[in-house]
Amino acid sequence: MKRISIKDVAQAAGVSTATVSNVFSGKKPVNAELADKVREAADRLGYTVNKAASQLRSGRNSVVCMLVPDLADPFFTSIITEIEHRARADGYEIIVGNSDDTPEIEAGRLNALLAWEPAGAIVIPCTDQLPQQLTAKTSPPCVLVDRVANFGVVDTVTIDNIGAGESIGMYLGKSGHKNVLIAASDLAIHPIRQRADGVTLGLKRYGGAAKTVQLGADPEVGADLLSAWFDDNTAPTAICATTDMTTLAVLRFLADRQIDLPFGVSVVGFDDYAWMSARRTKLTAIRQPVEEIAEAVWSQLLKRIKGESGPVVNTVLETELLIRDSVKSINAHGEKGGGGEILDIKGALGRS
Amino acid sequence: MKRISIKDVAQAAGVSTATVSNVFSGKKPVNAELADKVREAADRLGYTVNKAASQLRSGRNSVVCMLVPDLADPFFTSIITEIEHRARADGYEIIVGNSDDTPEIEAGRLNALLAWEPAGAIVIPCTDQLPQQLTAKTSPPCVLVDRVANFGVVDTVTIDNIGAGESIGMYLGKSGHKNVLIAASDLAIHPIRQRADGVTLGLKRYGGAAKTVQLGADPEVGADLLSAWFDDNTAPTAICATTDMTTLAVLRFLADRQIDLPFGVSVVGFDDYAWMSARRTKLTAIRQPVEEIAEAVWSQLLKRIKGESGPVVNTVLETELLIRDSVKSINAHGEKGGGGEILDIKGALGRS
DNA sequence: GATTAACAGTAAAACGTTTAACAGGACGTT
DNA sequence: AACGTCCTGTTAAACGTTTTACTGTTAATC
Repeated sequence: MKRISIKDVAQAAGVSTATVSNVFSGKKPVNAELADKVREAADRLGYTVNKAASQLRSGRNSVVCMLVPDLADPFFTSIITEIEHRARADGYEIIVGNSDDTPEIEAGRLNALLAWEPAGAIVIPCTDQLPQQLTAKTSPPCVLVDRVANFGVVDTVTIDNIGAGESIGMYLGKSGHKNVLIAASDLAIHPIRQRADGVTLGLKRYGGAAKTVQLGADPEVGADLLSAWFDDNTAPTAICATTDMTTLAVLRFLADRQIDLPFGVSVVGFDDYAWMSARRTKLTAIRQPVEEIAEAVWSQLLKRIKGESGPVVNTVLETELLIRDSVKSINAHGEKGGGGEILDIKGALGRS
Repeated sequence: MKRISIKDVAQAAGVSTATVSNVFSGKKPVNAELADKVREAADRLGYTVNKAASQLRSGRNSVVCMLVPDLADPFFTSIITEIEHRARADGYEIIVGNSDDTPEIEAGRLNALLAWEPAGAIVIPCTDQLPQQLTAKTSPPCVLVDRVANFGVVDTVTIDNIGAGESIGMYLGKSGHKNVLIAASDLAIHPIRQRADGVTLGLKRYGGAAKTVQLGADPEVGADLLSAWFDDNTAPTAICATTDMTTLAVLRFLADRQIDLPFGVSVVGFDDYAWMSARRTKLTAIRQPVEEIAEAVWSQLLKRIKGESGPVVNTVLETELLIRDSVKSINAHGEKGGGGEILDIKGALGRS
């Protein structure tokens, strides 16, 4: 069965193909009665405009591509979901790609996605290295998110990683923890390094110190690595995670050893998902402002798509420390820690 | 800056556009030396083939679209991830869409996706109703997954929902539970109904009975609904969930009430994610064979794309009951329950 | 009532690719 | 030597749309 084209509709409605095109694109006004006739014919024949032909001729494309390191990571998918909603509202569609956290695959996927000549690109890079396709002159407007090391080259949206770490460090310090373990995923990633540095910084103000261990991206492997670390080192009074996956690794390790929260050890998680508060001891954790990130990304990209050519914009958003029940106050001078308390640090609006 | 086309490459390499096309598509053999010259020219100019033009002319498309009810649901994203890997290996790309669990949005997204004339479609419908675009003669080959009610109309891949429920019911029954609450998401969804029926069936064999409550798709709302249910009813000795989201709702409810697992109440979860075993009491749960689902979907779709026209195939896969620590044995006649036990039921290969 | 201007529609070119039809050379067979 | 066949390459048409340039028609202005 032959595909029905704009010509078939034009013939059926007794008009030219240009008129049919105008009816659907709204580029030029067309007589209401005629437009109805066209639409009626199109419905009857089951016509839909062919995207490929449309974009070939017009050079415009209503598709935006998005590349993330891992489609199974809830942080990335939550961002995708939020951006998709906004994109749809503005008449754009999202193609997603998965770079599997591997630079070579990232480059390949990016090429595949760019072959569609999308209106824009949103990329969460898998390394500190910025893919060079995106700096080419033929590249569509692009916004980099989350894993960003090179500012000033291209538009970015990130959180205040140092600030996030700092608020964790200060809270733990204030609660009397002097000996903290930072469960980092991979310190080769710039923002992770910053989060860890922030924790150390915050802790230092209260006379505490931190050690760091790298757990990778897989929670099961991470739990084993953490277990090995505990075998070789003196136990800290608190552990803080730097990503959702390391949070999971920490929790799994504690479950395996049957260590209770917060009595056996205090824990601060990173990111805030439903499963973190669906437990007996609800997790104190950093909440990344996913909606605001998505909003910032989309509005910036949309501006660029519309042709705004100002200087590079690097948006940095603040996080929030959600104080719940997984940190024990071990303050010698009796300062009360735990639930409900408001922590007054820039970038860390505590709430229970 | 003008986009560089096949013509520019042809000119630079001193050949015809047809030869350049053949070099990249491999449709016809071309002299090795000449091919190198073409590739060199293409690299130098930064040429990539324009997908839109390519698919317009050839009518072929290496893109497959995928529509799911919720991009934030880990069950759906895990399936997407697995399918994406397989598709990439075969040279296809995936466009994903989010139907927001709403039939109208689903129809709209489906139209948008089909406008790309994809090689195939993979849909997890949001209701029992099968979108009529997919039954149209112009529709590309399509495989329906998970939420399927109408078999025999189009290719499908589902799990044995009744069997999954049955293995939960039998395990609980065998463990002495006579009074079970089924935490269903939405009984209007056929597979959910089947899972619930299966539980009842399995339980009945041991003289147990089940009540059912509907919690919806949001875990927080679900926890509140469950809380209300407990206020109005006599407490069951066990609760079983029918989806990942209801598992979360149950856990959240129990956390809010500070009810301990498995002593306060026994729980069987649905789906198996890292957070389910990163807790003091690891969750006994049904594991859906995500990789096998993806494999079945992709191989079936690929066959159809290649033109295989046999009768409709409805693949049904078996699940596995992972027996861990969240179900207490309350057997009067002293039968041992709990970890490590092998349960010998069709479709439920127990493992610890 | 003549001259513009605005409007609504059409014909045909153009987008960048693939491919059918064709051309010419090398080679093998009669 | 004539013919057919294979091989490698080219020319040009086609895919379904958008858009430019153009044609009437009607309304507005002097």
